[in-house]
Amino acid sequence: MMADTDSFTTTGLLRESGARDVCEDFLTDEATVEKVAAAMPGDATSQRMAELFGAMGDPTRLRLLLALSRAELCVCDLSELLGVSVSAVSHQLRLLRALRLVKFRRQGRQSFYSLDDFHVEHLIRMGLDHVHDQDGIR
Amino acid sequence: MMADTDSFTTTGLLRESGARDVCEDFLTDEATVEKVAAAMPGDATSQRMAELFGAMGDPTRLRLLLALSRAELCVCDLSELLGVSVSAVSHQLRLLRALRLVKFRRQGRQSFYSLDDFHVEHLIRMGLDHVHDQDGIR
DNA sequence: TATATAGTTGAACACTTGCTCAACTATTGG
DNA sequence: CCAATAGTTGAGCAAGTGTTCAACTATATA
Repeated sequence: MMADTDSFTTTGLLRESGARDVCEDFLTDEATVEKVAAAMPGDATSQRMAELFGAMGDPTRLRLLLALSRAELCVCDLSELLGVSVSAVSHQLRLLRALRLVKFRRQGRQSFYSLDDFHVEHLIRMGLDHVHDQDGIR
Repeated sequence: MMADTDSFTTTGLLRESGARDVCEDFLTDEATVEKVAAAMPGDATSQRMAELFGAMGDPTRLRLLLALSRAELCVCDLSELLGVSVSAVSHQLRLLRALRLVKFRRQGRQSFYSLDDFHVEHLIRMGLDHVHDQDGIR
């Protein structure tokens, strides 16, 4: 009744010790791959980049940045503008602040936030362009 | 034993029905806020943008894009280059393909992937610039 | 001084996500 | 035709994430 013989005759992934699911050698010409490997940024850099893009990859945070790309605003305004609770806005602004995408100043009991860096504005614009171009094509 | 009186005398968030945690009115001058509201992209657009940035916000996917920004490569090469299983690479490339950040062509039993769009390359470069500038400052 | 306003923060929870594993397709070689 | 190679895909799971809730600080006002 055992499917022993059956499992022998099926697909052949029983050469050594189960599926290995990683390549042991490059397939494309090795010079090219080595060149790419040499040009890859270090782990720290790509990690930081991923954090940057990841921060812009959440709808709430992105909309915060989109709003702040138009004007300096306080937490309460942002909350109402986006229809998100003050607490949620504050949490996300904290994260954006930690990554230095936004800066803030206190005036009385209000906190006014704005974009920290012109790069951020540029990235937002490029994201918009990309999406609009895609829509234009099909 | 009940802390009833105590909860009355603590902070005052019991005006109507518990904490409301959303603003009911704008604080900054309303004209500005209205202008920002009018300039905000629609939900569909910001959703698409968030997907774009989110796709670039994962270290594995970002490194795939970084590699592909240098050369067209097959799945096995990418797997070895990044030290990630073929399966994981394939899953992530599928996602990047769905968002049209990469395209691919089959040649024999290999799938060669490359960046779909020059925008993507530009975004990557800007991310790098942002990170490098930050490092330069402090 | 007491109270309301504006915002921050930690904990908890539901939801998402990236990986692994196993099974599968498709193309090539013996 | 059979087996190996290259890659894809669905299920499942551990880790991560975004929101809510409640408690808190700090500033302004009566």
